[in-house]
Parts: sequence; structure tokens; C-alpha cells
Amino acid sequence: MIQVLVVEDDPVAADAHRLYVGRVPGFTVAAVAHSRAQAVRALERTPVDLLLLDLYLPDGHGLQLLRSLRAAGHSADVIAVTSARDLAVVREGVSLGVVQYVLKPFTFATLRDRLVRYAEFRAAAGEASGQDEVDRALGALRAPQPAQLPKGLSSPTLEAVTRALRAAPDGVTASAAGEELGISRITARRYLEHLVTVGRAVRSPQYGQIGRPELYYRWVTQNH
Amino acid sequence: MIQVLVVEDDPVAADAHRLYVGRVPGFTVAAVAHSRAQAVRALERTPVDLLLLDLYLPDGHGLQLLRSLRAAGHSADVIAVTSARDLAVVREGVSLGVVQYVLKPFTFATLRDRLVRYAEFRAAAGEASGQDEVDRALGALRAPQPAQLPKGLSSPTLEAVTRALRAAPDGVTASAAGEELGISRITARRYLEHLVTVGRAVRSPQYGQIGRPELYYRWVTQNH
DNA sequence: ACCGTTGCGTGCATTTCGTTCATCGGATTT
DNA sequence: AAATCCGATGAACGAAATGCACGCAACGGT
Repeated sequence: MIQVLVVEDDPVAADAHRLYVGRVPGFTVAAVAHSRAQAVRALERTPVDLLLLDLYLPDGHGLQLLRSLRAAGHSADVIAVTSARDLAVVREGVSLGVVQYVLKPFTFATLRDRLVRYAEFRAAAGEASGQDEVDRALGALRAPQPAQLPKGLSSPTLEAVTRALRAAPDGVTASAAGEELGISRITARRYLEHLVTVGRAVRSPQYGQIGRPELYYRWVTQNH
Repeated sequence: MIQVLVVEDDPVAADAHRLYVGRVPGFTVAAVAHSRAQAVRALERTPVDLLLLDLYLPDGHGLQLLRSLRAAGHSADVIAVTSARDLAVVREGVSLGVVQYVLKPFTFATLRDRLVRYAEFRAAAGEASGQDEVDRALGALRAPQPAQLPKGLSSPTLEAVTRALRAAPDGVTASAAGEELGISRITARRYLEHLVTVGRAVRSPQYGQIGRPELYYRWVTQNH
């Protein structure tokens, strides 16, 4: 369970953040702080893995808090949650170890996405076999999430494909999905691939027969 | 011009890094340090935007240097250049503001790619209009290194074979690997041979029974 | 020296993938 | 109302990844 410290001066927003984090499986809110001083105290009292940090605090800037944190040797990770849109602040944050930067106002889906990505990154352990594995671990953090449906995809078809995929516990091939839905293999593949890039499906080759292996798409159950 | 401090104990490697960085337009080597102490002195003398930091130093770990750097309020960015493959170190580095992680040994193309991406990220300025723009700035640091596989090889299969190989401390034959993964001996052999040419595996014949000796493939743990 | 045995290595058939391009219908503009 | 554009789909066509078949190489035994 990842212990989270929510740092946010606005009581209403702080409460919302607390609720949001609590709704994401694998995360718990260890404490809520409304100022820099409170955050420091909370960090002394309880072990914290992750800070959800607003940058505008009544008694100082969030980056200052972060700097003193690092100076004290604390290595908690940080997701900056702020309305600061200055890219210089983003850069500064990165050099202080900010792993994600979420602009206010944000939806629950956005925050959840970032938290899940962070959990993925955090779960990486052991030895990396090569550069690619290291890159994948880092990439989990920084891959942007395309909010809207890419060009060429329509939501009714996406829903149909999603339904067909979820109904098949052992996965489906693009051809099978297409045949079942009365659409072409090409279209089915487009939507299945979309689901893969969004992280809702995984694909794995199925060997055995002669010829090129078939690609099976499987729905990935979101919750832990 | 981005001022770079190369920190690397091995004089040969340090020189190579110096030359590499110098060859990338927009980057200049401000100084070269062969130890933690030298690095600290160099940082006091000259302004530095970016550290090319080896993590194994004769007088301390690179992450220690980084921690003291942050404590001093220095906000230079860091690209870790090391043979340390422990993903825990990668995580620790991220929380200290490491923006890129390049495994040794690396080619000039790899380093150049990372430097160019970093320059892109650094060039971002002004106000972000929305979350997507922030994500794009951060995404510049992400490395979608396609890791160009030779024709005829697919990455899922390669991963599967790699896993099977790493799981067998005494090595495997192509036939055994194939049977375990549900692929043919031929395919297994293809991927194992690829791993040999890339240097991640070695093969050695196993005599003893009647007939032609079996070829055992063994994972090679790559340290320093 | 020869022979049987066993597994390696490669040309080739096979099947599917992935991409480019044309089509079609609806929305938007003139 | 005509013309135009754009977004979604499918057809066709290489290319790609795999397994089969077969020849050959490397060993122990006689």
C-alpha cells in the first residue's frame, strides 16, 4: 500500500484530493496538510511514499518544501498538483524529482491515470536486462495520455469492440472480433490496438500452428 | 549553450564521454571530474546546467553526490550514465531529479538521442495552455527507442525467450526453451542466437550422451 | 575406419499481420 | 442547392514471423 501525503491549502480541494486518492486501489492517504509547516510535521510523524503537492502554499512555495525535503535526505516521490502553468516551474520540479505534473482543475480519471502509472513505475524491481527495460520503467511515468479518441475511431464501434473483447476471457484475434461484429479485420484491429495503447488490453502471440503467429487481444482487468 | 559536467572515474571512459558530448551541437563540456570531491569543486567554480554522472565513484556513490547537491540548492539536471542495472537505483535517481538513465556500455547514437531530447525538454518555456502541453514537455524525456530488432524477430517472443533463459541458471537448449514456451525449436534457436550476437547470452556444447552434442545457451549477467 | 545416433542449421511453404489507398456517407461551406 | 471537405471503413497487397522437411555435422561405439 502506497502512503500518500496530500498537501493543499484549500480545504475543499484538499478533501477532494483525499477522496480521489482513497478511491484508487493500492493507495492510502496517510495525512493531509494545509501548509508547508504542517507538511513538514506530517512527514516527521508518518512514513510517506508519495506527496500530492500543491505548489502555492500560504507559507511558502511547494518547490521550497521539496528542496528542504531533499536536503533532509527524504526520498519520497512527488506528484505536483497545481494550477501553475509556467514551464520553468515544471523544469525546476523535474530536477527536484517531481514524477508527474497534473494541472488543476483535473478530473478523477486524470489523477487515477497518473497514480496508476506511478504505481507501475514503483513496482519495477530487480535487475534490468538492458536499456530498453530501464526506458520502459521510466516511460511508465512520462507517457502522455491522449484524452480524446484518435482520428479515425468512432465511439459506437469502440464500445462494440470493447464489449466483444470483455466477453472473451481467453482473448480474441482481430479477425475473430471482426467476424463476430460484422466489421472487417482491419477495423477491428484498429480499435483493439487503440485499447492496447490506452492500456485496457494486452496482446500476446499464439504460436503452434504453421505460419505467422496469431495475435490474441485480451481485456485487462483494471482493478488490482 | 548547455554547460555539461562529466563525472566519471575511469579516465578512458571520461574522455570518451567528453568527446561524445562535444560532438552534439548545443552542448559544451564545462569540466570533467574523476571523483565526487572533484565534481563538488567543479560545481563551485563553474556554472553547470547538466551532469553526466557515473554512479560508481571512488569516493562515494553518485546518488550521494546528487543528494548533497540538492541539499545545497543546486538545481542542475542529471543524466545518469552507469552500468548499475538495479531498478531500485533508477527509482532513487528519479526522486533526486535524474532525467535520463543511460546504461553502459552505450553508443554515441544513444547518448546523442538522450541529449537532444533533454535539450528539447529544456527549450520549453512560457506558459502551458493545458495538461497536454505539460505532458508533451515531460514526454520529450521519454525514450521511445524502438530498439530496432532484426527482420524476422518480434519483441514479445524475444521477451518470452529472454525470460525463459534468465530463469534457467544452468542454461537451456533450443529444444527445451521451445517446448517450454510452446514455440518450435527453430524459433527458439533464432532468438537465442540473436541474444548471443547481442552479447546477452553465450552458448557452450554439452557432451556426454551418444550423438551430436547439445548446444546450451546461458544468460550472461552483465556487470561493469 | 566405418557406422549408427542425435541434434544442429537452413531453404521454403504457410499464415497472418500491418499499411497504403480508394470508397462512401455525412457534415460544412459557398 | 451544389460543391467541398473530412472522418470512418474495407480491399488489396507486400512484408513478416513461424514451423516443416531435409541434409549435414559431430560425437561414441565397434
